[in-house]
Amino acid sequence: MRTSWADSVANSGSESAAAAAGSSITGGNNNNAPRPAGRSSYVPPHLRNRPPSAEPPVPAAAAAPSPGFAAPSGGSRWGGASRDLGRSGFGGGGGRRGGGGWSGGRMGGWDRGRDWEANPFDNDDSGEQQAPDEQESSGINFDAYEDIPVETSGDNVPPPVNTFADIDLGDALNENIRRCKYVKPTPVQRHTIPISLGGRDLMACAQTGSGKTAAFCFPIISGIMKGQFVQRPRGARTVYPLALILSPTRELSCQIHEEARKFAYQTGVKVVVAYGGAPINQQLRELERGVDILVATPGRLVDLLERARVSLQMVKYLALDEADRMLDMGFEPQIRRIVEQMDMPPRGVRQTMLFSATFPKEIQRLASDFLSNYIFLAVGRVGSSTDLIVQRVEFVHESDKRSHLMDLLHAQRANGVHGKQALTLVFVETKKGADSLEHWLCFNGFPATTIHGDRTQQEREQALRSFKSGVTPILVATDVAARGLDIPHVAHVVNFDLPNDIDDYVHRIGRTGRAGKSGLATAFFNENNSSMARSLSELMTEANQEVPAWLARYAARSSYGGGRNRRSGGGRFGGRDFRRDAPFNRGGGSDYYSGGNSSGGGGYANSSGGYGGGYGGPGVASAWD
DNA sequence: AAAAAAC
Repeated sequence: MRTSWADSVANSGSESAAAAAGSSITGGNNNNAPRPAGRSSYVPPHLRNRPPSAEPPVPAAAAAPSPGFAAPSGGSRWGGASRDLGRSGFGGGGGRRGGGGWSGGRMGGWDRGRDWEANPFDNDDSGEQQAPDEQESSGINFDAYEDIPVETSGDNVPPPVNTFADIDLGDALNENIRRCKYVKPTPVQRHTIPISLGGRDLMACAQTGSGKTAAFCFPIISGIMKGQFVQRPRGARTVYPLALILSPTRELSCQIHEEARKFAYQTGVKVVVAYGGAPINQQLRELERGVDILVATPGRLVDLLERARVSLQMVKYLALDEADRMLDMGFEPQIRRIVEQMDMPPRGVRQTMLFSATFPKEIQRLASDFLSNYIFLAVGRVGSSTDLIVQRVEFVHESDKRSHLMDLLHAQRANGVHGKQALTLVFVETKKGADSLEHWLCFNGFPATTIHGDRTQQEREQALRSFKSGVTPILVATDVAARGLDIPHVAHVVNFDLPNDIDDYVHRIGRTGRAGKSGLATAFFNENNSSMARSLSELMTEANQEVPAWLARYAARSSYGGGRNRRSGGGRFGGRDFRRDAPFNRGGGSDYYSGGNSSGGGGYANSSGGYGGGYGGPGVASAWD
């Protein structure tokens, strides 16, 4: 049985330490070089979380100046074509930057001491041990991932892999995968990793919480480790990341950074995050220490680019998380500027990967500007077939919303484990509305806090921490928290105010039922939301949810609303490849179908999984148009 | 119309 959410939260980090303590080395087949005796993933407790040495690491060229040395081997972690040589410490050391070198410990203890890499798996200070529960420990319920439908289209789609061992990601990365307790790849990882390792561009529809971050981080990290990059230029204080990961909110960028750091631990690949609302100087210092993968929000990145503290000239990998949001009206100009009007290599030269749970066709069209002969991948929603998220819609007049919410919270408190309030995320429309509801809840004895764009970054991060830890188990949020945030153990998402776009609804309810666990989503609907009736009832029907008769009546007499798109795709998927809609309608110059081996007129190459199962049937065709 | 994102 599961322990209570609060206990799980409190202990979620403790197993990592045990994992890190294990010294067994999993079978890597890509490296025959003997491991130095000193190499061990174990870090004694008294050394854990030791702050990095005050002395900055020796920058690459300073460590081994090689004027004019621009041989391809310069920047490779492997020191050139021969990995064995590289691992043994030979191979044109000119490219090595600070950050611990190739695989951490290569140089023995003294090197580690100079630039000690904090163990990201060791952020648990409770010291308590949790009863081992394998399902719980990785945070992912793998059983829920069986039989998820997957659809791919594009030229020459590489076949999916079934295990991490099927792919040569390298010893260090494999070790981190083990520490993360990822026993096997999730569907999005099974498909994405070979595509990405194959150097292909990708547009992927997959719910966050389905292992998306790892799906794009693993190939990037592996590629940087194995890649042979020319010596990066060393302009005054300008840094040249090899990979750029953009996301629409600061908190999401932080989250991606934290995850990526785990995956990159002791690989020598340096991950840095930059976002607004936080002091820039600290971020600048981090950047100066060297950066391979830069995770950023657009505004701060533009600032850094204008200050010439960052150059995108060497970017080999570009990943946009929540890509449909990044390309909507508010963000598109900024993203275009970063991707097309700075010094980033053009599409086809860099490798571009776009991810989101939803991908409206208009946005796909915009996005295709950034991609070259890409593969489209749609992974069915986790829970779509097993109904892990129970969706309810209740008719609540505007004036009754607060008391109705209170009723829900009261009922929930009564059911709470150990008398604790289960985590409840309440979405409202406006920032003012968020503040006012938070005050009202607190006034009425419900421990609540709020997150929205009018709060300081400190307040936002504090609110998130306090919610995650259960100190304030009610979080009132605007759409800033709608996307991507991985908050374990959210039992209930309440759409106090429904959004105006069905895709936003999809992202919001996706904050519960994470990683294959179950969840509840309640929406307050009234006459103000009539434009949502149709798309909402369709979505619920597709997800095998009970649609109240009154909502069906609303839907029947209302026109299509729910935002820019009727639905961005079929029920099981967050979207469908827009190239398949009118494949012969587009003008020349398109690189969508570069001829050759595309297996059908539409470039449709591969499809697998449960079309017959559960639901859909005759209704599918219409939903797919 | 609102939200997000730089100083």
